[in-house]
Amino acid sequence: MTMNAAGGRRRPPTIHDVAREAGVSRGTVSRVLNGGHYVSPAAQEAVNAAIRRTGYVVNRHARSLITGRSDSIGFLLTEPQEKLFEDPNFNVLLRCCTQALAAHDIPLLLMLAGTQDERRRIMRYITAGHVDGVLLVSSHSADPVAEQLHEAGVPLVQCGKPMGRGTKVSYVAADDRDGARDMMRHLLSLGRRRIGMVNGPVDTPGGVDRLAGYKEVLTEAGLEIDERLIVSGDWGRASGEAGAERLLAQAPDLDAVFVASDLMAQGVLAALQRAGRRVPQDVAVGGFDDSPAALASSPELTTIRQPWDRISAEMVRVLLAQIGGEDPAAVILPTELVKREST
Amino acid sequence: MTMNAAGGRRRPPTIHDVAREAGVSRGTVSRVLNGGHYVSPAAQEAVNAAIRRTGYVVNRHARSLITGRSDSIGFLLTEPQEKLFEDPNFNVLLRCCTQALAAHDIPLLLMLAGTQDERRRIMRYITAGHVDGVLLVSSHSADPVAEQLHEAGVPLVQCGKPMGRGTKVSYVAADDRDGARDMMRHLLSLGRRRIGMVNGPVDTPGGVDRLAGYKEVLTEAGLEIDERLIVSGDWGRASGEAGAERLLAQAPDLDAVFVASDLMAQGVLAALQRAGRRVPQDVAVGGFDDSPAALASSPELTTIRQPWDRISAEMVRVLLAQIGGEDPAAVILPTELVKREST
DNA sequence: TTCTCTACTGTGAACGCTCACAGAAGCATG
DNA sequence: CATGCTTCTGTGAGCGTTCACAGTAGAGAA
Repeated sequence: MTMNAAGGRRRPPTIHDVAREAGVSRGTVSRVLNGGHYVSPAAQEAVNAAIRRTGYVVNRHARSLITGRSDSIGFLLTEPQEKLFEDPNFNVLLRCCTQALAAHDIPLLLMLAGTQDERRRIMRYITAGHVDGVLLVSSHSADPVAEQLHEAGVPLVQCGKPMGRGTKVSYVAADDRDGARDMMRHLLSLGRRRIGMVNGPVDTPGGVDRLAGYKEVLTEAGLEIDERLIVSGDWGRASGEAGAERLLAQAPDLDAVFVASDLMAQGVLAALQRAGRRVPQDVAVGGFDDSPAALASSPELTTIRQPWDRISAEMVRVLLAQIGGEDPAAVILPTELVKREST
Repeated sequence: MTMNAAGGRRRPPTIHDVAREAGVSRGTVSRVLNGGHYVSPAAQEAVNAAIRRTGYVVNRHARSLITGRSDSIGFLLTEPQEKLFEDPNFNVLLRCCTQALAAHDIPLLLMLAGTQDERRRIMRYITAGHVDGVLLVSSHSADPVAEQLHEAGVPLVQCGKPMGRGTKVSYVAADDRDGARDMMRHLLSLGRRRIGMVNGPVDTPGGVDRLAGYKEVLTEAGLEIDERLIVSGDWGRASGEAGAERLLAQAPDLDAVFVASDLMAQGVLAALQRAGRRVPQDVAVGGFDDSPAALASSPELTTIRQPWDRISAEMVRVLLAQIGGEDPAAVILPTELVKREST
């Protein structure tokens, strides 16, 4: 009735067809497919030729059935999706991870766990072994999902440092604290002394570490820390605007602002402009992320680049190693100061 | 040696375990799993209870091996990824499609075909039957990939109207032309008569149709079409800024601008502001998309909403229908005018 | 020659599921 | 009582792989 539904897709060749074509056995073809150990060069060649001739592609389902591996991995995103999907960082990460996995011929399954229902469904899916491992992005500091997966024995790598102490979950993160230090030293080197900070939420690792870097450099320069110079936003543009207004009210004499995300920095620029402060002449502004927003704003933002390509590559590397039996690992990658017009 | 790699993941229960637990045969369990036809209520209940007790989850690989279906679908993105990933429309679409599929318990595989190599790899993967169908996003009007997949008999739905005439590929798109008409009528109703347009590329269906709507309404209102009032960008913010500058030079007397994307509209707002024109008093600005950018700009943009949630839901519906054996279909969805501060 | 070792190859048995088929039970009809 | 029909259930086969094992051939050593 429905048939194959797809007009004329014919039955694809199996390992059996290849074996016949090459004049060898299934076993030999399988060995060639899996690294070619213990196969004579002649057989090797014959099999490869037969594969080319038949257009054979391995049936992953059959393979998975017996190996127990799925040869695919999940990219799991928990919580506020609307927000995260607007976050350019997230998009870059997703893209880079997909590409890094593609290099290993591993498909990426996108899993969004917004509601509790979705969450349950996805946890069942994962723990049933339908993916070999999970790349986890969780905004949310104290997300229990990481622990749950870890306890279920699912190989897992988290993006960003987890807040919880003592967990043995792998993670890969940029060196937020050092990035903050770089930016602060840069601002100091420009002669600025009244440096404000628009931080992210302080219940996130990013918020904690960037603030720590800020304070550390001030202290090391012999400047005192003025709490009126510090406010927090939610990483979004609007909160940056609001933060800058508060800052201007509390400390009108500021001559620089270190903003913990480029998106918030855009808001800060808008607020400063409205207040009649010139950037960078009156107030220097430094961002964080080096997202497209940094180039889109005027003046273009000096910012700290998060090495998303390296972060994703490392996440994939660590995850595959873990699937291969190695222990969880933590990787911190260096950031880079990108100087542009705003400082 | 490596074992299961994952500490203590134990062998998951199979259909056999469930059958034993429920005191029925494998066949009966399978029938319950697949719709429950020809199963007595008693058996039905016993099986469901056993599934709950054992925590059974179907092994999709085993199922796929015999059904020939993979029960997963691919989300394929061809070309300029950097650009597309910055495009909020694309992100919303990806999110909505993932959710729409999740409702059917179908995982989404993200496939990025940037380079020729990736393209070949992905085509092989798809045509080998590793996905049941493909949701295609192609910026690029004359992309051969749609035709290739269609010819290979792969169920396929494209997002946005394809340019090529005569192809029988399914697609789902917003009614660009009607959206443009709505915006133009709105601008006319405000008394504006010198209305400029910053269009997208005219070799894309969106560019063609939005321009057609623009011209149609002007003609219908008895106004003549002034080519100096029409420029094209590339959907991006920067090109909107440039476009507005050209427009101001060519037709300084304009009193409104219809911009074919919100991102470009942001640029237009910036250019107008720099030129000392007040929005909306001197010049009214209308965007297109209703992306987050529309709310982030000041003044907030009046724009045409693309119903991304409905578009993705329809794409999924049409694709699943096609996989089920139905014929390709084309769906055009209505847009909606969202009035905000910029008009 | 005979034995051992290495390099290679083929074979049957799984993996967990679905599907076709054969049957059993219940009930109405001839 | 046989016959048909419907509704339900169990059974074997097989999907395309990999894996363990058994086996072969050839080289070198005794």
